[in-house]
Amino acid sequence: MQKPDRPPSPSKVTPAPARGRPRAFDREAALAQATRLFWRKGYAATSIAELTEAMGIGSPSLYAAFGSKEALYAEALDHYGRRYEALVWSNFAAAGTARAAVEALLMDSAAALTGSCGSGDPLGCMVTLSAVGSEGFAELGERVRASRALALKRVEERLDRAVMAGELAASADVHGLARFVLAVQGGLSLQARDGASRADLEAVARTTMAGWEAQVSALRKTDAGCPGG
Amino acid sequence: MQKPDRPPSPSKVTPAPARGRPRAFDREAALAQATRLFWRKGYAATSIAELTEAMGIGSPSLYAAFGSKEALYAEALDHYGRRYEALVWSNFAAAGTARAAVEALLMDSAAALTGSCGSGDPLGCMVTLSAVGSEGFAELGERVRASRALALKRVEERLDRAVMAGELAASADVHGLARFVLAVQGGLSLQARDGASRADLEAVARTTMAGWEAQVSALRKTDAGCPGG
DNA sequence: TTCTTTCTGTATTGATCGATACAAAATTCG
DNA sequence: CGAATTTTGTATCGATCAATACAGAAAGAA
Repeated sequence: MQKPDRPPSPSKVTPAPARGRPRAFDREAALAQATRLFWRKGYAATSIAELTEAMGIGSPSLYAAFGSKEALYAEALDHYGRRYEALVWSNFAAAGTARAAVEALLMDSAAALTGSCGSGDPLGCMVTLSAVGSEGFAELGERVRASRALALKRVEERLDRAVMAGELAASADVHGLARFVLAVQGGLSLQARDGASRADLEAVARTTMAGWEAQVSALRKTDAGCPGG
Repeated sequence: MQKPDRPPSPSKVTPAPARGRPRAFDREAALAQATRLFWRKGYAATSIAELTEAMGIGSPSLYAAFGSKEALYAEALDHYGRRYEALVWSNFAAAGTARAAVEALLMDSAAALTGSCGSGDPLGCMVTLSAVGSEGFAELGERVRASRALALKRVEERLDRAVMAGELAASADVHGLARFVLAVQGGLSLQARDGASRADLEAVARTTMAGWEAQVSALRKTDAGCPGG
């Protein structure tokens, strides 16, 4: 049943050298423009007409190269990860302590999410702020949820290592602490989208880290009680 | 030029006693349904057809009662505030200390945002998660931004009072601390929408408060330095 | 050159979008 | 009762939605 037809496969990165009329646009550049538009407006609110205009191509070229609006969004998510993920996670990964890693994550997020790295990219994180799952597109929604879950897992694993290294108390609530760190980082995206400055978000990061030592010792389950009145 | 015509004013709460055929549906109940739908799917991804079905009315009734999709969303935001705001802010307002106020805000948020108050409401905060401003509707976007700014102002004012009362050091970064608290709360909405449980979010709240004492003393500007290596 | 393949631009497709026209139905006023 | 007023249900409106048909254009292969 294997026929040599393959119209349903959009030519991703042009694996075959060439054949027929060559593509007249830069696929990667067009994808970058589509990513920015999806990032800024969200999936449902972005129309094919807006995409084709931003990408500088006609709709048949869009569908030939990317397949569908949903497939284009999926590739935009991939592109976003390739292009921007390191801005926020490379120093985290390289840090020698969990404290330094978390601080780097938040400080680098403060810079990246406010577009302080130069170009006029949209504000906030495309993945964090994506509501595509709530908009009725389950498959894409599962993708962004998986990305967000991965971020949580990264922090959890780093904190687990810190516990094993003795940096954090074994009684520390690693899950709660990881969720806390990502809650702050998510909040940075929300505030960045509302126009908060890099300095605003760095103040949040500093405030977060100022309480870090309290996490080092332990986290008693509930009432530690503050004896002051 | 004042003619006694008034077709462009949708009958909000039926100020005049009655005249003509009476409305066959409960305006408030229909608004509640519309609110839930907007809350769950967002503005752009919610169609008039979905709204009329959820509200149990025809589209002419919707337009006669609410004016337009944008006006309905604006009323939905008002309804949301009336119906749900107190769940998160009443204990905050009643607390005797800034610490207790923030703790109440976060703990009550953990409960409310996960739908732990009973009904099958959508997860997360409608205002926090609204992207209507990014979707190209500037007027509605300004509304939700104003609501979010109001939340920030509430926390800032409470912390200012705490500084005046001597609960927080005068050197404390009140703006940064307020942004930090709202960043955590915003992160709770994001995690709630991804399915985090009330216990998950309460762990975040506890972790946040565990570091609170570090905020009480002061916030040195930058490097306090962790001497460990 | 001629054939095959692939892309581009124009013009559309059926479906759905937000919003209404219209007449019958339901009420108050005179 | 009949006149005036307002809502309801049906049946749309033009615009836009995501997605394509089609023919001409541009390349390699024969």
